[in-house]
Amino acid sequence: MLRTHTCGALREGDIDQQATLCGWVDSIRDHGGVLFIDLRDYSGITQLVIHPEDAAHAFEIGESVRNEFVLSVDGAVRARPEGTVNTTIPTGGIEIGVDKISILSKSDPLPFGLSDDIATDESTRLRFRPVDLRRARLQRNLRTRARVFAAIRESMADQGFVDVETPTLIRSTPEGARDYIVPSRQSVGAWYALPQSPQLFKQLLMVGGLDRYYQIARCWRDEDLRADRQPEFTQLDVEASFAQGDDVRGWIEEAMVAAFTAAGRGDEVQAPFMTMTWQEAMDLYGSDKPDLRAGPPIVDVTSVFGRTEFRAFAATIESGGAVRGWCMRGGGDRGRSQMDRLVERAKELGAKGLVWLVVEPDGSLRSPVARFLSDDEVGALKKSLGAEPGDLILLAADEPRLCSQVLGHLRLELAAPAGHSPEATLAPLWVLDFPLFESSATGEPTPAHHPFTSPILEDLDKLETAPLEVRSAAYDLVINGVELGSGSERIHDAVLQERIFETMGMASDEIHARFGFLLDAFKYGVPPHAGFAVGLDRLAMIILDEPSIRETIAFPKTQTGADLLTGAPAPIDPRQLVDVGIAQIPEA
RNA sequence: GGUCCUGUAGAACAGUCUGGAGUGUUCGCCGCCCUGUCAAGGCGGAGGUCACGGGUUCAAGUCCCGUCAGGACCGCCA
Repeated sequence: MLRTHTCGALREGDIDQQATLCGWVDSIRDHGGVLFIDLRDYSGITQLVIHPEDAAHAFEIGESVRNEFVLSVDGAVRARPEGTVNTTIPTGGIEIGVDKISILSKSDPLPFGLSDDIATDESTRLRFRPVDLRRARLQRNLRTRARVFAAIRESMADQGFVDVETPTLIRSTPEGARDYIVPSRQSVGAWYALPQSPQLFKQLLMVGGLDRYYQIARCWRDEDLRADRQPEFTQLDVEASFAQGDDVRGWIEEAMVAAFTAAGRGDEVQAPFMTMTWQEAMDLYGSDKPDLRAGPPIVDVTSVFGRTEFRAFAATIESGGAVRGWCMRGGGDRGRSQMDRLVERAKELGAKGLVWLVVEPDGSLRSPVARFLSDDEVGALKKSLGAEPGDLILLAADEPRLCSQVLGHLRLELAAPAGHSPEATLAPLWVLDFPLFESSATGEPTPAHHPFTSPILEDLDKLETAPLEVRSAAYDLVINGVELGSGSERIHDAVLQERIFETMGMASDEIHARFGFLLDAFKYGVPPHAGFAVGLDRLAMIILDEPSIRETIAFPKTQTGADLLTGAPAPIDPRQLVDVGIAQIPEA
């Protein structure tokens, strides 16, 4: 070992020991006589002291030390003189009286400061990522992420799950996202794809009797990026035999609680998590991934206005529409121009209009439409929404689904600047019973989840007649308005699986060409099975309260998929293309 | 594929709306001074293709058009 202690290890109890420390020069304070060097590693900072009488000894190497040089230092641990103790760091009671300094490595001045409070352009940080990684923020994030992953592995193993690796060079199954593709040299003209998830392999593991499988798996999707999306990402992938959705949700809850606990946030969540159906989420929050922290749900108040004289509402209700409202606690302190902006925003979001009402201290309503509302309507409205003096009520009248979508957007936008209440910083939620299909541009129903998701069996008779009304045994885990993961009970009946493919408009020969290996496996005894996948980069982002998953990944890519550190993607040697039989099409 | 924001010294910015000499701030860097600091302090100094290309103008960091890069979002993400 090149060192006896790390830079954060020594305390008053170590005084009079000899120590050898290694680390980076964090700062130098040269007083002409006495020279101080703060030596830093991942664990902390230790102050080195060099007095004039030992300077010649310490500097026999004959060179100056600069910031970020890597040093090895020998010396005695000693107490700091009275009045010079630094109570802000754990090692602040001691210092090293330096006997010998060796420069292990020199350093140019860094491209940016390491202090977390020095904001730096992200492209500069990514270009110099090895330097950026030295910062406390990324040290904290990557170390917490590692603890979370370890806790998840331990939890899954404790629950009887077997860690099995699945291939990453696989057959392309062009459903859903665009695949990253890999040419084959040994079979020119044929291609592998990188998996978007281990979905089919984990189902085959169930046929194989593994019973409970998990894997922390890298996945790839060739789609455009976002703050919470990278082209390659990591998920906790889970599948279990003879299991149903509630079993899976219980296991995942346990792993998630273990993860939050490992990060020191275990007291903020409690299993079992809240549940709501997809239909409820869409009605109450206008979203399939509600953020429960952003205030109360949306309320349907159509019945309040059954006989209203306010014509805009009466006409909407007459034509089968709804009136829905949302109450923002304490939101009544807005000026007229802010209210006008809200109305404009609602129109941008597709509403015909927006009615705002402020509950005054005396309980009356201040609003441009107040004079059209009867006392009964005012009373019933306040009661339905639980509105108190100082609150802001927003009403939208339109198609029911649109009302909730618009109010749901406004709810999130109005809550965002206000932050969230500290006692509910983690708000996990299961959303159940997603629709099996969505309508698509081609007219064919497309799976809302994926085509291996089981329909809810009582809806099965509508599969051919009204496919969009069929619910699925699919469930999402949502935390703080972020979709953390999704799963479902799977189809384990080859006949039903073929019916689903046919509903999607696939011909029989196409089905067998793409998924024959799955249907064939299902001929040999397949257990009912269900599973889940959790986006672990997003989980780390939420646990760490970061705005982007890039802050939880050591070497992330930019929005255009570039790695600014290595320059990937980059042209390759033309001979590599010849090997795999590929010719570049000249640019137009 | 689209909308919006950003690009000025090694770093973070101000200056751009309302055109007039590369003006300025903080940090960092270099030199000197300084015997207990801890983001040390004091004095001095260096450091610029105002992202790139074109246009308007007597004059462009500033106005216009385009390109590139980074970011947020929509589409997309079974």
